[in-house]
Amino acid sequence: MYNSRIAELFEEIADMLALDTVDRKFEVLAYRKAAQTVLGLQEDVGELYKKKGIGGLMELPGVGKSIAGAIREYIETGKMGKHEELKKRYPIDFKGLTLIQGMGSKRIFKLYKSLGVRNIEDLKKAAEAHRISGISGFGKKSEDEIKKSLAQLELTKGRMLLGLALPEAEDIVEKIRKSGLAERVAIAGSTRRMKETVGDLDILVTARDSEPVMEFVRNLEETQRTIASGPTKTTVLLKMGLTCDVRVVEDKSFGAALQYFTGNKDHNVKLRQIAISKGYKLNEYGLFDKKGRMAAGKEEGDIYDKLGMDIMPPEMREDRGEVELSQKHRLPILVGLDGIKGDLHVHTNRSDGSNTIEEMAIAARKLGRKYIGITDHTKSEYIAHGMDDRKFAKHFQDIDNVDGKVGGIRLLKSAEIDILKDGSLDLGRKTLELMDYGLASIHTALNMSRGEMTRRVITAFETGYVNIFAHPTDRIINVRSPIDMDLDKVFQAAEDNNVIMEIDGYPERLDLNDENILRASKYKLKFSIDTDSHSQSHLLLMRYGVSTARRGWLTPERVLNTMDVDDVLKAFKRGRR
DNA sequence: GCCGTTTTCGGCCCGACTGTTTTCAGTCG
Repeated sequence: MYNSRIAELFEEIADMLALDTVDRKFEVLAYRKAAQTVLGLQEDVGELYKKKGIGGLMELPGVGKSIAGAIREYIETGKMGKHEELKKRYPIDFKGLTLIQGMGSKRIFKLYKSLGVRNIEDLKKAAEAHRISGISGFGKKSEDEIKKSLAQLELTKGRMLLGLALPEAEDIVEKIRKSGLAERVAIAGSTRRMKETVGDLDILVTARDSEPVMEFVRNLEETQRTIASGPTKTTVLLKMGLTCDVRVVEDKSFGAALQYFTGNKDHNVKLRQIAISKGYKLNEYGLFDKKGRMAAGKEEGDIYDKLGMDIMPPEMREDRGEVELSQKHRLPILVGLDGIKGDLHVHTNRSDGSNTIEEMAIAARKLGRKYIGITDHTKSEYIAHGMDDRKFAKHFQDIDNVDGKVGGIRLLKSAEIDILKDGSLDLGRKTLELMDYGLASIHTALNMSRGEMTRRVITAFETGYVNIFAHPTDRIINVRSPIDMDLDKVFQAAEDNNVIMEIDGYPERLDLNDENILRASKYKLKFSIDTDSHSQSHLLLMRYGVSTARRGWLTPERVLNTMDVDDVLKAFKRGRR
């Protein structure tokens, strides 16, 4: 997959161009736009180029002659001249440093010029030595903010978004399968548990002969270098930055190894204790009795079965009570991707999405959705081309028109309504009345005090026009902490006002997260699993929302969008004042 | 650098917020 790497290079080119003494802001913008286009692409640009050549690349929005040339250059040579040239002038890790809140390319460059800061490590040293606050344009507050952000980064160090790691793991698994060198191939580890971030990839393989598999892995296109490689295990560093462990086991041990390497650790410890209590020994090769005879090992389910347990979905294996429930045969049946009938958070090019209403409808229908809610931004989100009441009136007519035209899927009229600082909504009553439902969220003034923020949210709920509270905590994984609010009070107010909590499936958000979903289970709340799509390809992100819901133990009846559209609309009506 | 039912040149990317200023630059969405 070239998309994310090329997008990264374009972003960094933009960062560096922004430093030029002459104003090149539109060039900067062009590179950022191209980065977004490439990143949001369903197909790999490498495939696109192979099939349609440079002309195919130039058909992409925001990609013209010179950017298409740069993409071609990278695909063919693995390098991008423009990027390397700029990098010579600015030997700075922009990608790493822009992860620090409040640091854009200009401030980064200033610290490079005055203190020689090139990367996160340098920045940390400079901050600890209190040298940053002395630089003009930086004060004590800046230094403190940088320190805080560095600490936050430390917490998430080395962990990559599931949304990036899983597709990479699936690509590699597919390649090993197609090679014909292996019998069974599976993803294990936290990736299989669908944890929101993963530290490395674990891939399990059974094969008659392990060395050809190992050789295949060492020579994968995705591999940057081999860290270790022996007969049963190979560790490689992938170009994308993750390490990947590939283990080869005998077929009779496949289930035991899959169980063992799926984890998590606490879950496994409990399983081994149960095994001991029943006179067994459990390890990654199998379940063995006192005489060393294998009682189970080929299939994962056999091991749980022999231990008197029901097998549970990997998403539940975190030792959060699932072991005990499983022993009592009382595991919940979790919501699944195939039970999802609609998607209630979808953007179009009327605000900051890249596809038309019709294109989104057709793409959603193709995925089997029976209904989608069109939720474009409201006017406060100026940069996202948020619309005012007048524009929404016309927009809603257009949605109805497309609804009449495109069969097989129902379109619902809504908006992603900004909850303003005082808890009021960013649209007039008349417009709100025209909607099938209201989806509301917070985008500005994120650092209000806990009390104020809680009040702001509850005030919004009490308007009677909020049916779904979208990405409730507003966190961006590895980047931005959740907003400070009293979640219990918010959940209670949601219950009182029939407000549905969203589980935003966008991999950077996954909000509510698994822990908060479990916490919300005390309340009589419903959830809506949405994609927050900004392009057709994002509609596929539903699986991350569903896996988050599964990690929060949600059953289908607690998920709004497992219902038919008529029942969904009825549920919304109950919420209205 | 991209793009065109106004154009092959001249538009495109606005406003709030913050911290640092002494009138504003930089970041963020």
